[in-house]
Amino acid sequence: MDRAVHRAFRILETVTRAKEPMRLSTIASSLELQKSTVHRILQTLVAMGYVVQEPNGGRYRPTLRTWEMGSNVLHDHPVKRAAAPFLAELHRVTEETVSVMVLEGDDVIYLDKLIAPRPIRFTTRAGSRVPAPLTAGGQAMLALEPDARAVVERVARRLQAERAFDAETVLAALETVRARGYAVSRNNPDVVSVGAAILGRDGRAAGALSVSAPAERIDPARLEATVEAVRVICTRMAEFLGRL
Amino acid sequence: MDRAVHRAFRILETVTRAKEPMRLSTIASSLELQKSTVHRILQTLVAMGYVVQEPNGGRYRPTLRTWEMGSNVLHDHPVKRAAAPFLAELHRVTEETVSVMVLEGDDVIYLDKLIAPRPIRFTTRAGSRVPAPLTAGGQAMLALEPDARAVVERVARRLQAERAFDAETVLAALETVRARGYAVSRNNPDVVSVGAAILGRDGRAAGALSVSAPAERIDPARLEATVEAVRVICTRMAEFLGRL
DNA sequence: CCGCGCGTTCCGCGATACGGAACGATGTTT
DNA sequence: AAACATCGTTCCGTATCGCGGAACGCGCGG
Repeated sequence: MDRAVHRAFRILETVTRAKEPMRLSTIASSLELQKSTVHRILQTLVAMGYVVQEPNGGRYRPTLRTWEMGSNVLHDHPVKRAAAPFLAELHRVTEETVSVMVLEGDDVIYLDKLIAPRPIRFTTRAGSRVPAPLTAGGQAMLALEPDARAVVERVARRLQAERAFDAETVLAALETVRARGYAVSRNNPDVVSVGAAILGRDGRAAGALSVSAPAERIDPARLEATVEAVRVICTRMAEFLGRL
Repeated sequence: MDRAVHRAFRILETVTRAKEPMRLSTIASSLELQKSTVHRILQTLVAMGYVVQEPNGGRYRPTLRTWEMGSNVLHDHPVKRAAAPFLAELHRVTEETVSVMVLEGDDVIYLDKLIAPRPIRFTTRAGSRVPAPLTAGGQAMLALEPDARAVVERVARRLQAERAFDAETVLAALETVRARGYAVSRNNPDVVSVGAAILGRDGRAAGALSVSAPAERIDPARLEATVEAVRVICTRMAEFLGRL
C-alpha cells in the first residue's frame, strides 16, 4: 500500500470536505503529517489540476477536476441511469420532491433528486451521505439486508448522544417495513418521507426511491396514494433492471 | 513531485473515464506502466474505497466515492451556488433547456442544467467538458478573455479534421459577440443556443448562462426575446456576485 | 495438452519520499 | 519599534518504500 498515495487522497478528501480554502498547516496538523510532506503532495495535486493555491503562498482549495471525474462515475452508474425515467414519473404523479439512493456501507448516498415546485425545508443534496436507518429509502433497503442489525447497531453507536436513536426501536420498525414493502419516516417533524426498495436480482436492494413532502400537505389519503405510487414504480423499475 | 501519487491519479482518471470496468493489463499498457506497479496502486485505491474489483481477480471499476468527493466541490462552488435562482428564473421565462458553465482552460465545464419539458436532441450533461469556442456560453466568455486567440487556435489544432472549425472565422465571430454582449451558436443544425457571460469583478467572465432550444421552435421574435432574457439575467447575476 | 494471457506475488536494488530543521515573509503582540 | 508567532517554503541526509523484472498459478482456447 503506497503510503504517498494514501496520504494524497486523505489530503484531497480533507480539502474537498472543507467549506473554505484550507491552510497548509491546518491540513498537516489535522492529518498528523509533516508540513513538508503535505506541501510536496499538494504541489503534486496542484500540478495535476486537482487543487489550486491562492496567490502568494495562500490557502489551498479543490478545483472542479474532482467533480468532473466524479460525474463520469455517476453518469455510468447503472442504477442512476435506469432510474431517470422512473424518477421523473414518480415526480410527475406525486408532484413532490423525489430521490434515488443506493446503500453504501451503513449509509445511503443520494444519486439524484427532483425537487418539488414548493421545496421542502430540510433537503439533502445529491451526493450527500446519510446514515441509512435515518431515511425512508435506507430503511426500505435495510429491510432486505441479512445483517441489518449490525448496520443499525453501528449507526446507533456513531450517532450516540448526537441524536435520539434507539437501535431496538429501529430494528422493530424494520420488521414492519419488511412485511409491508415500504417505509415511512418522520424523523423531521415537518417532513414525511416514503421510500421503497428497488429489488435486485440477488434479492437485495439495488437502490431505493423516496418521496418527501411537508408534513402538513400529507393527509392519510394522500399518504396512501404516495405509498402506492412509490411501490408501483419501484416494482416496475425492478422489472426493468431484471431484463438487462 | 511524488511519482506514485501522480500515477495513482492517472490510474483513477483512466478507470473513471472508461465506460466499462477495466482490466489491469489494459490500464497498465495504456499508461505505459508495469503491471505490478498498477496492481499495487490499485490495491491502495481499493483499500481506500475509490475502486472495487470484480470477484475472482476481475476487472476494476470506480465507486461512488469519487463522485461523493466531487459533489462536495461542486456544492461549494461560488458560481454554481449563486447561479441556482437565476438559472431557475431563466428556465421559467424561456421554458427551454438552460445551463450554467464556467471556463476552465480552453474548455467550458457545465455546472448545472435544467432541462425543458420537451428535451432537445443533443444535450451535454452537467460535468462534461466541451471546447469553449463550440458553445454559445463559451464564446461569450472568450469574448472577454485577453488571449482568446490562443485558446481558439489551440482548440482548432485539437479538433483538426475531426470537425469543421476555422480559427479565423471563429475569431471574427468573437468580435461580434464582444460588441453585442451575447453569442448565438448553431453548431448543431437542430439546436440553437444563446449564451451570455456573467461579468466578474475583474472584467473577466465568472461564468456564463445559456439557453438551448430546438431550431424549429425559434423564430426571430422568440430569438430576440431569449437573448434579452439571458442578457438581463446575466446582468442581474453579475450584480449579485459583485455584492458578495 | 500445450501455450497464451490474465491477475498476482516475490524480491533485490536504488531512487525517492520522508521529516526535522532552517529560512524569509507577514502580521500580531507587547 | 522591536520581539514574537506563524505562515508557506526550501534544504538535505537518511532509510524507506516504491519500483519493475521475473516467476507463479490459473483459466481458457487452440
